[in-house]
Amino acid sequence: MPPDDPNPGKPAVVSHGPMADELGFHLRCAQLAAFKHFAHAVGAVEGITPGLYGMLQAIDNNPGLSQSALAVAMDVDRSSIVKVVDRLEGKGLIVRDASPTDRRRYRLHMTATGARALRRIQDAVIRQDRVFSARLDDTERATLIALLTRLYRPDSETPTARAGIGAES
Amino acid sequence: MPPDDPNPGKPAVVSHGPMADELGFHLRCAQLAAFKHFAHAVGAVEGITPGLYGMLQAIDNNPGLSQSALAVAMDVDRSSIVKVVDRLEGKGLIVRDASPTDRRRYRLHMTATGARALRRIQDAVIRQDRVFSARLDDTERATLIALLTRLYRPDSETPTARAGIGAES
DNA sequence: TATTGTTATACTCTATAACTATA
DNA sequence: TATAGTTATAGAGTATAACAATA
Repeated sequence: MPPDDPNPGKPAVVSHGPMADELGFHLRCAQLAAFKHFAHAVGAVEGITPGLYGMLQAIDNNPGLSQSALAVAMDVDRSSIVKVVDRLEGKGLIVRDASPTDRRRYRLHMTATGARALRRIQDAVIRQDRVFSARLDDTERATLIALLTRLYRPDSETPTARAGIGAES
Repeated sequence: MPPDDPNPGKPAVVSHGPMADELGFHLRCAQLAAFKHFAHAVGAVEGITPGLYGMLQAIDNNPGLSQSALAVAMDVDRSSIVKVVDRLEGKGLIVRDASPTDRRRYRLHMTATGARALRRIQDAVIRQDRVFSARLDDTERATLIALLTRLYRPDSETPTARAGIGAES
């Protein structure tokens, strides 16, 4: 993380020119701010990143999924998953469970410790997320989420109510 | 970049659970999608990333700024700037100009080549950005930018973009 | 003393390619 | 042949710590 603003008084120098009208620019700025807020409010306490948190949620909500499926879900290559799973397993949060039907495959599951940790982390994340978006009222926040969703999920059917669905195994 | 969706027909497996209500999650997804779109539409042609593009814009819009000022603007450490400036200078896009008043300092400037390249890249970026946000009409797009800006710039006085105003300058 | 640019080093994230053991 | 997991390797990107030159 870069140091806190070293010169709060001085002119902020930078004009952004035409980027002020580019959605991608604002998206990047907002995401960077969100990441930092997460790191400060959750990561510093729980030693976790948004990416790792997302993986835990994916495993928790889709128990037994394979590493390849997790890779697809996280939108990264299979090979990139290995070390992450190693780490989560090393922390005792998840386990690789050999599939009885396909001996090439592992089924990923939360451990009891992992499930407990995730609930704790999740509470922190949700609180942090509310603080981060405190400048928006509930309507604005919902609007923002809806607009963002349409950007990255063109087939989006207004997804708010998806929470709570298990892994439909 | 990960490979294209390997199983278009099969169920997408993953339920996101409580993350569906976390703004940070949607922010991350949207930003990732924007980054990929940029890489595909601009990066593949111009060999540039959103970060490098942002640096070029910062230098172009604030000619003569120091590397430290650029680091503050990009919100990274001074030391992280060095190699990037090396690369941009190596490509002939910018120059390190020794400051006559402070011999520790370089003033960063675009070269003629760099200025030309930036204009070309900028056109591509703006076009790409419009394609990426094509699912939103002008009002929605402006609303989205306004909401995002309020997230990362708490002092923001609702910049240009207001509901109903297109992106015209 | 503080600042500017720099180097050395390390860590994270991610990709590609090749390997293995299965299927 | 194709798939699941793995390893080796490489390249961004970024941080910290220390250093020289300069202020």
